[in-house]
Amino acid sequence: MPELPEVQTVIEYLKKQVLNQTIKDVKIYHPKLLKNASVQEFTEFMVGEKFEKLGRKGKFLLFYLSNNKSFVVHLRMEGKLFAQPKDSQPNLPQLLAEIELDDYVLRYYDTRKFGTFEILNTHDLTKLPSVNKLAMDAIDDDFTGVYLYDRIHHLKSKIKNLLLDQSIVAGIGNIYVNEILFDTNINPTREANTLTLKECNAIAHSAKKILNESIKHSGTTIHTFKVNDVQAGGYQEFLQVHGKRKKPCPRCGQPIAFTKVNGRGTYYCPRCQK
DNA sequence: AAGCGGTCCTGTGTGC
DNA sequence: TGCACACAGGACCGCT
Repeated sequence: MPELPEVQTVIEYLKKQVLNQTIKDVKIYHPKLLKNASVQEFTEFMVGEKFEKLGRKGKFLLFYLSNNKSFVVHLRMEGKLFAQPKDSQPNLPQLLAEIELDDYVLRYYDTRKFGTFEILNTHDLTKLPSVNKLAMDAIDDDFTGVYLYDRIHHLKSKIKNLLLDQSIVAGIGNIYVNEILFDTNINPTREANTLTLKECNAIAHSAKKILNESIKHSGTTIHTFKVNDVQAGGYQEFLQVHGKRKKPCPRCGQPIAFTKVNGRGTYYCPRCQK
């Protein structure tokens, strides 16, 4: 669930608590969380290091540690990373990992256990395949209509699927792709080779507008997105079509349609989006 | 190469 | 009421 704005919100919040904190201890309650290390390897890698810098690429959270090490987290659908007081009670059934710091314990919760932790012995994250295969962020200046057109105009895939492909543009998930395609009047099932450069320009522009606006409002709350137990996600109020099945289209009043595109819930206005 | 379907998970919602 | 099942979806894998 968390997409670029939600991950950005989490990173901004964590910066205030974990920067310059030293890792005292690590507890892993669900070893499958670790994508490229055993529990022992992970613990030895982490303990004693300090959080020097935090960042984000696409939907990945990037933690730059001392000694040129990196720690990379992906929340997938339900992952939550909270810096909580050391004496606080964790929500045990969902607790998959704890990273004990000087003043906080960084707790990872994930009901569906889809999230991942990765470690890397350098700050050069291009060395990590999962991060290296990402394209630029959708809010980057170099995500332009010309770039998008070049990447997709020869493809037959539906435009919605391509905007969800993180190797074409990073950070867009199912909620925002529905919003972006509504905003640009483009039907989610349009084949990419029918899109004009003008439409690609509109998509790039709209993606930046919608994602930046959502970041301003601390992301979107759908189901369970929270930051430190406080409901985040003011952008929820601004969603035009996502989750609005049968509600009137904000532009023309026609009921919003719901269908599946590649298995993903897809909301759109059949009259506006051609 | 491109594109599609299955898989990982479990809490929630729906229908009989 | 209680049960069974569909659904939610990001990334990855394997097949065509």
